[in-house]
Amino acid sequence: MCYDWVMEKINKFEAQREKIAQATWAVILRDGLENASVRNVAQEANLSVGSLRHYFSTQSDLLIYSMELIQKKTDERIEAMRLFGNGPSTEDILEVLRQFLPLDAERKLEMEVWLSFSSKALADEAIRAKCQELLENSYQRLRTMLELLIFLKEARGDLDIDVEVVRLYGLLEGMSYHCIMLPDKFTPEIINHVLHEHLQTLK
Amino acid sequence: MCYDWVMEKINKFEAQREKIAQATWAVILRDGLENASVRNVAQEANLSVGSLRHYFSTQSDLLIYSMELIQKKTDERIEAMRLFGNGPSTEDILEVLRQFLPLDAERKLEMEVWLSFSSKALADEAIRAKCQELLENSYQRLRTMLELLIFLKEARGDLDIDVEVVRLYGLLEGMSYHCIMLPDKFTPEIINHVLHEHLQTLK
DNA sequence: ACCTTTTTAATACAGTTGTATTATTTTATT
DNA sequence: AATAAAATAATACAACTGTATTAAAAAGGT
Repeated sequence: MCYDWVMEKINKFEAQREKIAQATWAVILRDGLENASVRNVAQEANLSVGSLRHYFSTQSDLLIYSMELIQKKTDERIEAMRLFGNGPSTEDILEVLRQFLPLDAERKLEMEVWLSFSSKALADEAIRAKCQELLENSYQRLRTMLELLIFLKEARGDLDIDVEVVRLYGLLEGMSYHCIMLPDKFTPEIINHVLHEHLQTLK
Repeated sequence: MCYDWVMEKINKFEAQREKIAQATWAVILRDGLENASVRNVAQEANLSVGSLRHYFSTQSDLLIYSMELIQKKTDERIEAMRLFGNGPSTEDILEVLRQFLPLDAERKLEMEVWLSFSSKALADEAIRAKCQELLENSYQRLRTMLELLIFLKEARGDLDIDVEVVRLYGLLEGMSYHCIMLPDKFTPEIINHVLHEHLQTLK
């Protein structure tokens, strides 16, 4: 009873924070990160600056949270797919790998926002630390996927996994970047196809 | 005589513009692109705002020029190597490919600045157009390098070059990004090694 | 020496920024 | 109904921003 109420309260607060973070995304995409001022974000979220301050006491808090939300959304998406329910399968692994490419509008949006944060990370210690943490997580996840591919005999057992994870992660990252920057040339279909061709070379 | 004087005049003007652009780089790296205001750049270049305005009438002009300077520096570097003097050679090709990775401080610096501009390109039409133009140029250059590798029998003739150029370019771009963001994990040595391993798989 | 051009600088303007403080409204509790 | 807490809002402050205008200094030409 009391526990449920507390959880609902927290969820309401958290839902508003998430709504504000998504308004931040919208501003970043439309006007660039440098124009994601607290006023512009507040306007986008239909709040006043004072009101927004109730949820994020500093702009830095807001940006960090907005960045973390990208990873949270990815994790939720993967979780919702119920992958690996019956043990590892090739198709599930591919599905995880595909989450690293902007193959739909949602993912593309997130990656564009992420790119903006990457840029800011170079000069902002807090953003950088968070960025690095999330990249490390992705690296581990990809390494695990590669190990599973080898386990499933979908990749050769003699591969140097240290090299291959750098190669795969680099490929995914680079193609994503190109797909964002030159969407007419590097279409989702093309980069998805190249990913599959790449995986074929691992057999 | 008169021609030499005009050229010297232009070179002097151009040299000052380049100096200002490099001050812009310095500010971007230290404080982020969003803090590369005309005042901060002017201060970095030891000029006043009015003085800076003599060389770049708008901030946008300054940023575009600063972005173009990255490519100009790369081209100059490649030019200075006198590659392909005696026709194509494998080592020369590798040298060009290595220019796509942050293997030294200069290149790393340029790529960090480039990352900042990429981010800004998402919301700024002028920057985006210039970004896309430069990326297209790089794509073509890489495609040419791949074709030369095939010609030199350093890559199989049956490769699908459309796939391989996307793969190679993606790999180079992605590893560069990782080297910038996680320099302790993705060291220049590692990414250089992975590039070579990748090229081995093309044989 | 004087005049012109180039380079550098100072100042102003209107607008924006993150943060702080105070106020008001809404919701929840007693 | 009264009180307290939560949510929203308005206002202020000091500093910063790109651009415009005017001024001054330095360099070049006659």
